[in-house]
Amino acid sequence: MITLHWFRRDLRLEDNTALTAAALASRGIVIPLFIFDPILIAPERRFTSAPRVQFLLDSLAELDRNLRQLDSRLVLQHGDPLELLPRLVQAHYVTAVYWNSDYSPYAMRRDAQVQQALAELRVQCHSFKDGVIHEYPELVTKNGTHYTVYTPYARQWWQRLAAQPLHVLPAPVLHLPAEQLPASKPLPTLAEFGLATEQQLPAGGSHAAQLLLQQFLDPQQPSNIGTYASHRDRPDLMGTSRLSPHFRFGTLSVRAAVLAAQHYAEQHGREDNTVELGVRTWIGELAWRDFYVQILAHFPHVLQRAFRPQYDGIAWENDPARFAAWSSGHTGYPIVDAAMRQLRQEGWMHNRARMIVASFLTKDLLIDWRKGERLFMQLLVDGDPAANNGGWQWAAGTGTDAQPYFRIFNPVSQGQKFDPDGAYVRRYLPELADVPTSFIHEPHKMSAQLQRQCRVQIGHDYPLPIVDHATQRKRALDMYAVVKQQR
DNA sequence: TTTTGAGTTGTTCGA
DNA sequence: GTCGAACAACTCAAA
Repeated sequence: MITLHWFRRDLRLEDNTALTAAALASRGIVIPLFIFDPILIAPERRFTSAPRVQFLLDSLAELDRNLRQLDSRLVLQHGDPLELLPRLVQAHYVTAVYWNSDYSPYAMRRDAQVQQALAELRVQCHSFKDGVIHEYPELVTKNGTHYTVYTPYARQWWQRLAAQPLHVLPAPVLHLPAEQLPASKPLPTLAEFGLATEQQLPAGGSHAAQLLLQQFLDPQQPSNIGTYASHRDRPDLMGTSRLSPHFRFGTLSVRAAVLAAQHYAEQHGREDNTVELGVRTWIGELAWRDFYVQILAHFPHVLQRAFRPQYDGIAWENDPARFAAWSSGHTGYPIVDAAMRQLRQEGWMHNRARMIVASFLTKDLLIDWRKGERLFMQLLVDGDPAANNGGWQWAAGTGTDAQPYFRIFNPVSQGQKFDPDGAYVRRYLPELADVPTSFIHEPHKMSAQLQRQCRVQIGHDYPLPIVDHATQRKRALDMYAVVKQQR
């Protein structure tokens, strides 16, 4: 008996549900396969991203190295899985195919087709829950419908987590030697996909993920999971785990991460209540992740339209010059510009900053949230359709959260509150390095003399605000009021 | 079926 | 500077 494990968003050997099942079923006679699907990687595709492909390539290289230590190797193929898998399965007498579930609309459609094609060849497919803690239909309302509000969803998410302790699986034992595996294509470069990036990207692979997790769970670190509840909103403090790309590609198991966090709370929570809160808050972010996965799976229209249909009636202004200024980090609002430049430099942005720039694009520039969603998907190394869409629809007020329409971020006060010393701004906007902290979030208010003193001319070295927040706030309120009348 | 309570992340204004 | 209230109305989930 020979099985095949199809790697997709689970690029690791430890605690990999489907891989372990494949190995158990065949006593380790497993073909480990990854397919470059041109539909997902073609540069012209809406959500394709050079940073993510680079992270993927790093992670695949490491996965191959780790497999070779088990006398196996990764089989790489390019093409349509629907054509490739049946061919491979027949050529190598594979008896069953294993994979971990992917809940995006494209993946669910693809997997259903693959399953049908293989069933015609009398080959069984086995899919497993792996990338989330709880999946639909594990969490449904009393009426059996899926949740659309986070809080009741989260209540049940936690209850179920408490009722069913998590377990992690060791890396499987593999017994199909490398030389007996199907032929493999060499690992491609980014350029071979017609992509390029100059970003200083986070390192891919499960080893890098382990290092990040260790750091985040190190009590000696000034910002770690124990301080997460208060530090997570501070882009200047690096108070988050930065594990998002690893959850995106499965180079870290969510179960292992939650277990490690719970263990930390047991070790260090007794003497310090804030630790307990930090751990709970951090694990709660993974509940949000599950929530949005579930929303996208059952309301796939959110990728095209507002979750709430009445918000499709908003007449966005979509001024191209304003979009360009936002996109390149030249709006004249330092916290917004610092965040957008962080995104362009690092392929990553702090979560608080994501909310600020999203609020600014939609409520201050009156630009369609989908334009921001798309840019994020192109530049973010952690870009995930479910979480990214959920975040943008939340910021635009079109999503699952029935948030008050008047909840509009003030980019100056957000900066003062969450980057109080201006350290985040100065890190990404060197032209403002010498601006006094009292002016760092509104440098245009400095006198000409003060500007000379701190060697920056606002309007020349750094832009004046491209819009007036108070004015735009009122216009946004009007814009959303139109939605109310249409109801 | 009806009722009730509640809803991630905020801002502004006036006392 | 600090604090509390106002900013609306609606939908969801559960009792």
